[in-house]
Amino acid sequence: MSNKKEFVKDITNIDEDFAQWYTDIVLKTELADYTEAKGFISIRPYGYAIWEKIQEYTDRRFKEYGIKNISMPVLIPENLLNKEKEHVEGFAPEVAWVTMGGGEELEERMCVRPTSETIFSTMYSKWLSSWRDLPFLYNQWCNVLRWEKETRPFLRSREFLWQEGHTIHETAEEAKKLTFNMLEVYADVIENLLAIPVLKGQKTKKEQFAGAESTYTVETLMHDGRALQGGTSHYFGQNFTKPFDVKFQNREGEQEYAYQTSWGISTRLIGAVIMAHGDNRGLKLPPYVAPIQAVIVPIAQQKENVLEEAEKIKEILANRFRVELDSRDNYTVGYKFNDWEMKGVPVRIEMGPKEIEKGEVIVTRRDTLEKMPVKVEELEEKIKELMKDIQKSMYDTCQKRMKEKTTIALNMEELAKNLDENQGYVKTMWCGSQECEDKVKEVTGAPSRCIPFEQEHLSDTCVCCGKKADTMVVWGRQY
RNA sequence: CGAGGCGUAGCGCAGUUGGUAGCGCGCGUGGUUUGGGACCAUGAGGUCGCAGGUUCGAUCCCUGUCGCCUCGACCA
Repeated sequence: MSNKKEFVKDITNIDEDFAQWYTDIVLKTELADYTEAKGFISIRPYGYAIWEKIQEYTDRRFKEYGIKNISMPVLIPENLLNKEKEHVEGFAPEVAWVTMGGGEELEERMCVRPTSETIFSTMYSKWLSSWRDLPFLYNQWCNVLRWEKETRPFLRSREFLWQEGHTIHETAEEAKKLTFNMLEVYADVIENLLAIPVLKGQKTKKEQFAGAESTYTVETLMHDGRALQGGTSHYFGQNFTKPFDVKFQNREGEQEYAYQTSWGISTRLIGAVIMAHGDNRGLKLPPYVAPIQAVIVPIAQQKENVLEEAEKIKEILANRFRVELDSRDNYTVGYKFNDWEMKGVPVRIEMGPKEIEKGEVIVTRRDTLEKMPVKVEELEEKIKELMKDIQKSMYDTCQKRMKEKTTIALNMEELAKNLDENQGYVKTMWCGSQECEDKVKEVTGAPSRCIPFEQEHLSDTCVCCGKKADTMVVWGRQY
């Protein structure tokens, strides 16, 4: 039986059943696992390490804008949630309630936070008195709960980790500016750290955050052509500051309600990395976010001084890269190659007696599987170059796919056809009415992704009703 | 929440026309191996999803229940 070419066992083919492939990868690469608590996952060290990289990078960017971290309670009293009408309508159906405490029924039940606009607003109300106090630029890294009916690891689980930034400002202009700044931070994180190109735009009224004045989004496209919302940034105007009485004495001495924003990215981005880059060998992690950037696999490690030399190579690289030496003696070399490829480590370094003799190592990149001998003294420089190369090449691959999977439709037939055949994004003109938006969703199953900032004039009429239209909107099936 | 399917070892599955269970992978130990998923030997691991009922006896038959998966409506 020749299975030499069958490198991947136990992983479903990516193009035959993408959903099953995804689950296989998450479990087998030990990113996460299901728990006894239904709908809740445990993010395992390898997955958590990716989240830490995202946190590190994002948090640094936030701080460049003067944003400070803070912690708010995990429970929110019911009356707070009820203060903003649209907000409660949007979130009430999926919150979990705490009704008992210390063995006694609570006088007022509390929900486990699904998001924290309300509790932030009450505190801002308490802390704000003068225009001189503004702005408040706060963020918290925390977990939230949303009682989802159908769950999938990272993409939709009842609990997820995220950051939620909440700011208030003296003027609408300043708040809007911050909303856009944060959207740019998200675009930067996703494009430059995760190597996934984004489509930037505004959500339609129908798709925007419950209680927001406007919602902006960075949209990403997965291997199978389905869209995934990467991060959102909301401008609230005074929608929350009025009911929560967040006001200040302005420069003219009058009382004025503050202008508010909120914005978030979540562990869902880990799902995006998996689904945007993965292939039939498993995960493919962009070097900048990979917990392990290079793995050293010694060959014939029981012989001579192989392990010793491998340790030296590790020493050379350890200062600059996240590097690991796989000295497990109960697995063969072939097993290790496949294992690390499945785990998506960007670069593998092989070395055995032959290489040691020649003073070199064999370097293999995960994205192209290209193998190359490298002199030990040139290794550090070569790895540095490869990190950059692989990162860029992975981004380019995704961008190419996004271009290929973005089409234009002038009428409903084309729209439905493009979505069925190609998935991806379909650009159309739109009259702006929710009736048409609902109709498209009903007929094609695709919600609007966003109204892109970069507008094009495709035609004069709405894709749905045929009336005059001057807005271009992008549609796509989503995760 | 509507439709279909499945629950037997960590995973994938057999099986008992009713007499309390086995295979493969994985795992432990010892050894031989190691240049693309090694081999031999020897072990550990299951109240057969849960609760009732029928029966001398239920993993198997009946009823209920819970959980999981797939497909449709809602969602970061």
